[in-house]
Amino acid sequence: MVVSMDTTFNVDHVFAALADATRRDIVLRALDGSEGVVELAGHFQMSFAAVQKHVAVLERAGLISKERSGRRKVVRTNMEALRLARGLLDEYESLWRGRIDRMTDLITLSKETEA
Amino acid sequence: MVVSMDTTFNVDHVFAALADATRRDIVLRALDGSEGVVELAGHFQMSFAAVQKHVAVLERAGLISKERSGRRKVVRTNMEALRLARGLLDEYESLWRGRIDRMTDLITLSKETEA
DNA sequence: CATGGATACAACCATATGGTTGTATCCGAG
DNA sequence: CTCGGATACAACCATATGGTTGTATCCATG
Repeated sequence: MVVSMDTTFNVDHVFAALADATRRDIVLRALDGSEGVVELAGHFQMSFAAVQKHVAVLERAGLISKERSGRRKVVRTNMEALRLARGLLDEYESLWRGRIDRMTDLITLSKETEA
Repeated sequence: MVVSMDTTFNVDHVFAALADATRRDIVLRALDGSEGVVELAGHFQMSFAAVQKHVAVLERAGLISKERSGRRKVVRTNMEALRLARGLLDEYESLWRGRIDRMTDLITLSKETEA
């Protein structure tokens, strides 16, 4: 499934990007778009380049973007993308819930049969 | 972050498990727990063993489980885990939204400054 | 316009992932 | 108890990921 937006973005990439604690933390920290990659890297144990790579993954997923600010490039969470990602999860969730709902009685029945 | 449940489950694993279209499809198909791995595999192009591996990933993430049913082992989506996963996403979303909300005026201000 | 801080990128390594084929085990049906 | 269908697992391969260090580029500042 592909959700259209500024930069078309990929469900696989979004979930994959979120499947790492460091990256989820970066998304949080970048919400106010006040830090460059150096500052971000300061919060973690790993090397600067490693953080750069994580940032690249998030960027590829469309979850963050970088913009020049004076001498630095500031990392900012893409709120639009975040909302879209969220909507995406909602879609799946409702799909799932839909099926779950349609199934509830069957399950309840079978549970009672088991007992 | 670790959410306690029947089998303690890992955010990284959950997101990673969802970062693949085949696996998301399996989660859907396994909601009614009517198919074994062979039947599931029938829906995809890849080999049986490949599907088995995907199932294993989902199982490790706690999103599905297998239970014997006669000669077969039936794959069933773990609804509890699904709801927990969903709750997890909600948690993140509210965290994010919280920050976003607290930030809205600042952003609006800066936007106006830009204009 | 030269310097240096910030960023980018390349090469390298270890491990994980996603796929294959092949073989082994398990267990209900007959 | 044997047979065969369903499942499991091992070995292998290609590629991706997450980390490292080192080098190159970029550009605002002084």
